[in-house]
Amino acid sequence: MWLRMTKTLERREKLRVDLIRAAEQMIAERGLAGLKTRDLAREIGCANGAVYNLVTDVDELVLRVGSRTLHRLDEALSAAESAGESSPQETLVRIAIAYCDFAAENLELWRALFEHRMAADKVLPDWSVNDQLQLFRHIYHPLAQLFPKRSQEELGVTARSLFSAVHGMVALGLEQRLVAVPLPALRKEIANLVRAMIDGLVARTK
Amino acid sequence: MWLRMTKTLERREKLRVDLIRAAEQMIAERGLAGLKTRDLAREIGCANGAVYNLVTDVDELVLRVGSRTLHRLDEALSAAESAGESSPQETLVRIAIAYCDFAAENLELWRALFEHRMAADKVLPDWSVNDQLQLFRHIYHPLAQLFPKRSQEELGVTARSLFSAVHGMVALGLEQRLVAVPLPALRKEIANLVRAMIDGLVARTK
DNA sequence: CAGGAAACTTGAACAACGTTCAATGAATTT
DNA sequence: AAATTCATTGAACGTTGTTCAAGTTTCCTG
Repeated sequence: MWLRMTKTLERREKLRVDLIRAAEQMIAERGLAGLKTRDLAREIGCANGAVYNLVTDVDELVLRVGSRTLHRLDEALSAAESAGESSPQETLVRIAIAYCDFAAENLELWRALFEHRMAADKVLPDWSVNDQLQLFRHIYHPLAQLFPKRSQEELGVTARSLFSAVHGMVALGLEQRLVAVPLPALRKEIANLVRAMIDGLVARTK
Repeated sequence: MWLRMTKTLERREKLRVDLIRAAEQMIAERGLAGLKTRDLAREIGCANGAVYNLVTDVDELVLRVGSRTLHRLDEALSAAESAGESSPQETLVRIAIAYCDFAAENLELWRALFEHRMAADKVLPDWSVNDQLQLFRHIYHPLAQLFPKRSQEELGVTARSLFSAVHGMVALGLEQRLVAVPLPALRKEIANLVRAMIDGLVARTK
């Protein structure tokens, strides 16, 4: 009896995957605000209301796309972490540049990660929270090499600060609103400031 | 003939001011997404459609509120710039902390500055762009003292980078989504990283 | 001051949105 | 083959921002 239901279940699962893919593409092309359930339904070939059989909310849909984005970002940072020379300083610089490049190449999807706000009463699902926390681990390892005396919590705080600082530079740097900063200049500035931050942190803890 | 029109003009002007004030309060209380024209109209005592006699768009309304927020932020940063001892390093730290405090105390209004996205085809009015560029000047002066050899453009770039880095720490630090960072800890981390950045930048240019 | 012209205000109406749900249709069991 | 259970549909609802013909008020002129 249970095995016989696979027909509809498979169909549903395929549709759900299609839906998330379509949503991803739509956000990439038209931004988070350009995501419309009716267009999605037309895209994957189902009724408007059917979207809510695959996903409870647009919120959930955005979070699912966000999860995919975060995983791709994670891969990009992983690659930057292992590639090249292994001095902790330069590893951190590579990671920062990789973050910048990823944001530039996936602008709307990356923006959606931060632009999206859910209703205050709804809570983030666990899988989404975990996705986000994984990001800091890339910074954590090189930092641990640089500051062997620091505790786990201290390193976590520093990792978060460094990540946030780079994030800020990327976020405001890629903003078209003000003067558009050319990407190469932005990369250079990021590398510069990351090196300065690390130098400063190292000198400061001696 | 022109002087006779003051009756309606005054009324309009008063209404416009009321509208912006009401919008400001509404954003502060309910966030940018909680801003509704019908509620605004009820608040200031006019018809729903009348909002569009005072302002062409909600976009313009948000920008006008943003302008007010930016001016208050400017004052807060000015106060931090002049108060206390005058070593450039500590001045920059004070400015960063002031930025953090302002964001925390004006959370939704400050968020609205960055969350708001206009349709891609519409262009930012000049007054809005100018408002934003003014912010960097607070950082510019202490930086110029620290790096007397640098050109105006170089200083501008560095000022922007520093501002962006602090902005990132504040933005991610005040995000409730992930682990909520207690404000005192955030302030401490910001002060720490700003000092490190400056130390690093100074050491790096020698 | 009268009365027509000009300008302003109004709220009903429109289009677009996310979301719901009775009704239709398909799949599974008996 | 009939009955029952479940999935899908698209029309309908409640909210949005925005528009605009109609109604009011204000203004200028004779």
